Amino acid sequence: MAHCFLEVALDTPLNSCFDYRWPCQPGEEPLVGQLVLVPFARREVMGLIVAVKQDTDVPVDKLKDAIAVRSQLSPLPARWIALAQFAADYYQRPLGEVALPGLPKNLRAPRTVALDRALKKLAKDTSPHDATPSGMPALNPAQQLAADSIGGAQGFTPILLYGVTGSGKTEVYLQACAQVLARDAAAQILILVPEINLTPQLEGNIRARFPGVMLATLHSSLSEGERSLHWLAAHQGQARIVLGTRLAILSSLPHLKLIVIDEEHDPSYKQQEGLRYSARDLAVWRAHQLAIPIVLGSATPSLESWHHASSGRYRKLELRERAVRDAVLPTVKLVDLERDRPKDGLSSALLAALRQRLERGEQSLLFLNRRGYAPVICCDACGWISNCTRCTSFMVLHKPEHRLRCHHCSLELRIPRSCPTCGNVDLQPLGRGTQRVEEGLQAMFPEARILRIDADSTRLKGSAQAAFDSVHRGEVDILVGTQMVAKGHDFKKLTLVGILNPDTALFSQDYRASERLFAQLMQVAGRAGRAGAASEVLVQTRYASHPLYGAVVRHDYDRFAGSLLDERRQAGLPPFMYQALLRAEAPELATAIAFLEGARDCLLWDGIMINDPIPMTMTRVHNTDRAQLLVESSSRPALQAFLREWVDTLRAMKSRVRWSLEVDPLDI
DNA sequence: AGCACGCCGACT
DNA sequence: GTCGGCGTGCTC
Repeated sequence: MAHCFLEVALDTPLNSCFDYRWPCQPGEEPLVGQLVLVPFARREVMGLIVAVKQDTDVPVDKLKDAIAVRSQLSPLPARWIALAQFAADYYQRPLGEVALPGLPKNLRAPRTVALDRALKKLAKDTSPHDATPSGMPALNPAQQLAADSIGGAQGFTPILLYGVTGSGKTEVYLQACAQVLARDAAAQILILVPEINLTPQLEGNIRARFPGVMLATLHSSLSEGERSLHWLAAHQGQARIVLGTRLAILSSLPHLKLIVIDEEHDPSYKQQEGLRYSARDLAVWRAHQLAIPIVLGSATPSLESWHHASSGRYRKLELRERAVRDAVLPTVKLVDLERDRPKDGLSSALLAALRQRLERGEQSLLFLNRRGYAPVICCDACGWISNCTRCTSFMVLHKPEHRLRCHHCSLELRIPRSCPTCGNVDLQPLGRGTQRVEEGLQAMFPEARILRIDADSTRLKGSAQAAFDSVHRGEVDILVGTQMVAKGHDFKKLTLVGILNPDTALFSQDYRASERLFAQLMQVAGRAGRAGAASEVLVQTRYASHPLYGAVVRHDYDRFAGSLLDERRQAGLPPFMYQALLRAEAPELATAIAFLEGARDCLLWDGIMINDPIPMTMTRVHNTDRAQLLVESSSRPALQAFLREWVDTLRAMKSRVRWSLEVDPLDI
């Protein structure tokens, strides 16, 4: 029997592909892009064929036979493999670690029953293929211009759609989609949103608009069956619109013709563990690769995108007015907490505004980015505070659950009856989280229907959606929530937004904190008054004269972004500098630092600046100490070349210290 | 990363 | 006498 050799990428940290023997006649070889089951060490794993060849350098005694090629599945396109390869090179990981984990588990399983079932189901699909949209609302001139500009764009066209909250960006996306779908009977469109919570609302809009078009959703809370079905529908070109969170950027879309990134500034587009990719950046690369338009939409664009738009690399489209007739942006007022002393965290101005809304039957939203009852409890007698025993952090008081909980290692304790060091029974909660605000509100407004939405109240699957639905139905008077409530939702009866404790971010070590705070405030403020009623936003602060709040009051993103960019330019920070972060963790801090010092000194490179190792702000998490080393360069190619060499050197050091590299880190 | 082998402590 | 702790070695 004749045979060939398959070069296979596997999901392993080892930085190479593996060759396997495969019995076959010439002309009947497997195809690049097909999945193949292979023996690997003492197990069987699924790999991706990246080359088929007639010979190999691997010694015969090491070679093994591949077990099975998944021939029922059409090969992943060369363009898709090139995308995975780019991401692998850029983020300094092996190809297999990028290409394989994103595939549905059913495709990677040794048994093919689930895969065959999904393929059969899709083959039977006879849904109408009619891209005619239904019920197209009229656009205002700015929206129309934007939709036509996106829908008519040819070739690689990155577009920043800069539109104030409520300006109707979604409608622009939908009508641009309609144009693309109408023009090309096979065209596929990828729409990314930052959070799963936002998919149902947009999914409903898309289905209503394009009743004859198959829509596939891709996000982490799908069941395995759904995931493989949707993934395959995209891969086989049947799904014309794919709506998903960041992981959808790595889906296979053979006829992709337009990419939309909604709320492109949102930090959740950056994966924060494993392969730390930026879905937004990969999307731009993918659009470039395919020579198609990509829309980055936001009311508060990332400074990176804003910079590109200002320098002409991206085309900028603006929506300066709210789309709904007579709807205007909410009036933003600062409540100076030095003058208006708060009661239970709420100033008299905010209380009065809440009372007014209750009387008028309108909804209010209180935003506080801190879940739990109080961030810490302490003993007045001896000064003991509820530190986590495993982390450099506090145990947060969760009163309804009668627990102290560490938000970093999820350690849980019962609330101590008395101080563990001095026995004092009077332990005091310090500070305020959403639970405590909810409790205070309920006491002050006993007749009001108050709902809290945060990670704790929405732990059960589907409960977040149920909570949002009940707000939409008008069953809630006052909504208290964390950033979960800040994004995207279109609450029709909401006319008051209160922002409770934003000041902490003003003086953060992280240079991106002010950019993020501004975006968050604009976004949550934008929940108010979307249906046309006059609305206001009250920001409670001790620093009422801070320029950031001035910009929020004036809804002045342009100038604020301009001044941040000037600062970044002068300080030599992104987007004028490219960065990578080497992290190390060990039981003892000194071990991690020593490793990083070795890394700092092991390779010198022109145009690369390596800083000294420093402990991370939150040094200890789950009993391991963490430290990091920042590498900078004004040239992205130079940084890339250096990192490649550096990672090889670090791997060769075979240190027992756990380390990882992050390219373009968001948090430093 | 898995996963197995291997060599030392407390238990049916 | 074994169950099981995690050190280290290998994966075409």
